[in-house]
Formats: sequence, structure tokens, C-alpha cells
Amino acid sequence: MGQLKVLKTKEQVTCLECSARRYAWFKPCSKETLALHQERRTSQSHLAVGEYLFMEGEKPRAVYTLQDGWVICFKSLANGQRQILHIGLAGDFLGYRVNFDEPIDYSIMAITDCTICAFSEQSIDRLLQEDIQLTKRLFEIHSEASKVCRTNLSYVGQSTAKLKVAFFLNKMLHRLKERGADINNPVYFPLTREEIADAIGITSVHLCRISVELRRSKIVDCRHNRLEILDYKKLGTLASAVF
Amino acid sequence: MGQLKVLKTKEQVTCLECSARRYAWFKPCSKETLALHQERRTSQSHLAVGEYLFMEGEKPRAVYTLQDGWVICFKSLANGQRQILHIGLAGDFLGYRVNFDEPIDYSIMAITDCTICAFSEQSIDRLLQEDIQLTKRLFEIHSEASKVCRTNLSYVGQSTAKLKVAFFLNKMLHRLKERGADINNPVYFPLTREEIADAIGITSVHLCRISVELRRSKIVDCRHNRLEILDYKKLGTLASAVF
DNA sequence: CGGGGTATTGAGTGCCTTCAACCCCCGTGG
DNA sequence: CCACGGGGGTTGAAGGCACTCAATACCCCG
Repeated sequence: MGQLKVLKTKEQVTCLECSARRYAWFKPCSKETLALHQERRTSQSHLAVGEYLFMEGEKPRAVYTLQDGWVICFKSLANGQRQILHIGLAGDFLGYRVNFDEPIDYSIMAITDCTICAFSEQSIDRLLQEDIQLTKRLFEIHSEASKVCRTNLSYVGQSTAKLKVAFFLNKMLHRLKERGADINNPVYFPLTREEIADAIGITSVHLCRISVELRRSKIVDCRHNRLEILDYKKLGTLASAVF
Repeated sequence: MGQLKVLKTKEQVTCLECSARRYAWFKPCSKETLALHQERRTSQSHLAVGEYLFMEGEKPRAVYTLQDGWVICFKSLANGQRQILHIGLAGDFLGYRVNFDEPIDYSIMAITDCTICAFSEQSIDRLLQEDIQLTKRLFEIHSEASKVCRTNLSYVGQSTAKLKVAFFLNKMLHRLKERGADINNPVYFPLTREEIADAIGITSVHLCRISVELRRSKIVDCRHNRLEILDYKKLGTLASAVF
């Protein structure tokens, strides 16, 4: 299992104060219910860069909300490669499955230091019973995730490398913007070439060549943990050449 | 919308008699509840080869169970290509989404003549209220579909063409076997080169070369609406070289 | 026995990969 | 303050897998 370091009570953030809540599972909850829900939170923990929340094949008996930090969700292949399925950002709901007895089919690793809220199997059951809204919201989250996965499959399966990069970066940009990033200035962006390449199904070397091309044509500059948009419009045009 | 031809009552199959039920949404239902559920079925219809159940961007106000036949679920891309997301077989639950006001993000087309059961938005709501089991089963179906999509993304993103073909055919084989096909003999298999290629993200020409290779090395023979396994074990070995 | 759709084959091209070397950035420690 | 080291990023050369385009063969159906 993971190497979660449980935070002391005084270090914890309450659900009410949590800045990630508006993107998260508890988005629709009122202040009153939030306090109750928070009691179901099994723990709030810290996960350091490179550590795993869980690995493919394990049966984590909990579900997680990423309160802060970046994680990658990925599947490993027999040839040693990996497909990154999702870049987890603040507010993302991680590791849910209907049947907790079934092993999970992907791994989650922290690519920055993270703060993570855990809800045990039992807590989840009770939460879902106590608040119909939460079941609905869970369905919503699940559906949205499926939709994103279909989109990913489609562009990974059918586009050229350049379009893949543009689409990926554009998508990330919008997610960061939603979370309050100022995209007119360079944004903190801790993904390496390797990681971006594994997310879109090309090699990091080829990604690099394309990155250079995109930088030279003054569209985006993405290096060294930062992402800078040089021409927002051009990037949008490229990205929308996919669908 | 689609070109559904509603069947007359006497032509219809009851849920109780339905041979696809054990793979479908109503799998967990008792004989007694089935009769009730069937009343919620809005219609049973016929969809001819090449016709659409619905198209990307539409807002179908119903959900469907494929009772018989084959369909493809796919997304269209700006360059005219398409990614086939799923090959729908008997029992498959099609077109569900949480919010019926949202446009659907993929199309469904019949690739053989099909019989399809429709449940209107209202019927679904009532069914879900009436039977907790159905909500659970719906979640199960949804989760399974997400999992399959993640698997697809991974092998489409990270494998070579040959492995993609082997994995795809092996997967189809198992699904057909589940549905009672005798895989020791040639099986009816109405997918064209074009369709298989669009499902695994290669061109039909290249797929053809690989098909020839697989046939010459006596692994599978897949042509002209039939699929014949020549060496079950070798196919399995190839397919399991992916994950 | 055509005719249309599907499958196969060939030739030529190019996108992307592989492998390997080099560079740059940045943190660390002397 | 600078030397050092390491990890990520960049570049080059060479090759191969998969693509494009186009012609031919095959299968099935009317």
C-alpha cells in the first residue's frame, strides 16, 4: 500500500475551509452537512513526491480526495511502458470502485508533495446513505471521468503527435485555469517530458522535438516545471483541430 | 435521431424470455420483478444495418438495451477519422448518462440488423427508485465500462499494431464465448477491416497485412464476416504480451 | 455473370522511434 | 562563490513501423 503520513489534527484543513472543495465530491454540500461529512473523513495525510497512493492490483479499502498537489494515475504494460490515464489535480476524487473486494486496475503516484483526504469503505457507505446528493454527485464524477477517458482514447488513437501535444496542454491549461491559475503568466507545471509523453502515447524524445517546434512558433513554452502560453489563440486552434 | 422501427406487441420478446438478459442490466432481477420492469420498457424496436441509434451531439431522451445484433459506439474527429470506443453485443446497455439534458459524446450505429429495447428518461427514473438493485447494477455496468475504456486507452496508446490486433480479437473472442458462441468453429464476425482498424487506431491497410501474417502463422483467420481461431493458445500468449 | 463492396498486395514515403551524445538547469557541498 | 553531479531536456543520425496511394483480387449477391 501507500506510504501515507497521517497529519495531526492541528495540521488538518477542515472541509469547510478546503479550497479544493468546489471541484470535489462535496461540491454540492451545504455548510451544515459539511461538518457532518467531515466526521466521516477517516484521515488527512501527506504523500511525498514519488510515493504511491496505491498500486495496480491492490485492494485499497478507502477512497481519496486529493486536497492539494499533483498525482498521476497510470496502467503498466508488459513491455515496461505505462499509459498515464489521468493527471490528478486538487479536488480530484481518486480510487473509487463499486466493489472494494476487486483489485484496482491502475496505480496512483504523487509527482509533487500531496495532501490527501481518505474515506474508508464504511465511511463511504454511510455517507452515500446519509446524503442522496452525494450519490448523484458520485455518478456525475464517474460519468465525467468516463467521458474524458473516451476523449483520450480517441485523440490518442487517431491524431498526430503535434495535435496530441496541443490538445493535452490545452486541456491541462483549462483545468488549471478552473483552479484559479493565472494563465497569462507562466504556471507551475511539474510534468516531465516522460510523463506527458506517456499520457499521449509518444516517446519523450519525439515530444521534445515537438515542444521545440511549438516554442519556436511562439505557441507554448513548456519546460522545467513551468508552462507558459505564448499564443492562447493559436493553441486553441491547434487543439480544436482534433475534434 | 435514429430510425427505430417499433415492433408490434406480438413480435416482441418479453424480458423473461430474453436470452440477452443474463449479460444485461436486468441480470439480478427475479421473475416477479421482471414483469414489473418490463412495463417500464417504452418500446422494443428494430434497427437496420447502417442506421444510427443516435448521433454525437444529440440528446436522446432514452436509454437502450441491445437485445440482439451488433452495434459500434464511436467518436468522430475533425479530420474525418473515427475512434470506435466499443463493439456493442447482445445485452449491452447503451446510451446512459446522468443528465439527459447534456448532449451525448459519441454515436451508435448498427453494423448488423438489431433489436433494441428502449427505456425513456421517466421509466429509468422510476425503475431506479423502485429497485435499489438496479441502481447498484447500473453502477457496476458503468464501472466495468470505464475499466474497459482505460484498458483500451492503454493498449491503443502503448502497443505495436500486431499486439493490438491480437488483444482486440482475443477480447472479442471471450465476449462471444460468454454469449454462447462455439469458438472451436468459425464464429460469425461482421466487423470489417475498416472497423477493427478504427477500434485499435491503425489503418485498414496495415491491419490487413497483419491479418495475413496472423493467418499464415496459423493463429487466427479473420475475414469475410467470420472469425476462426487456429491456435487458441498462441493467440492468448500474444494478447497477454500487452499487459 | 456482372457489379459493388471488401480484402490484398506493391511501391514509395514519412512520422515516429531508438540509441547515444551533449547540454542545461539547479541543488548541494566544499 | 564556485565546482560538481545528477536529472531532465535537446539534438543528431539512422532505421523501421505504419501510412498513403493505387492497382488488383476476391467474395457475395442479385
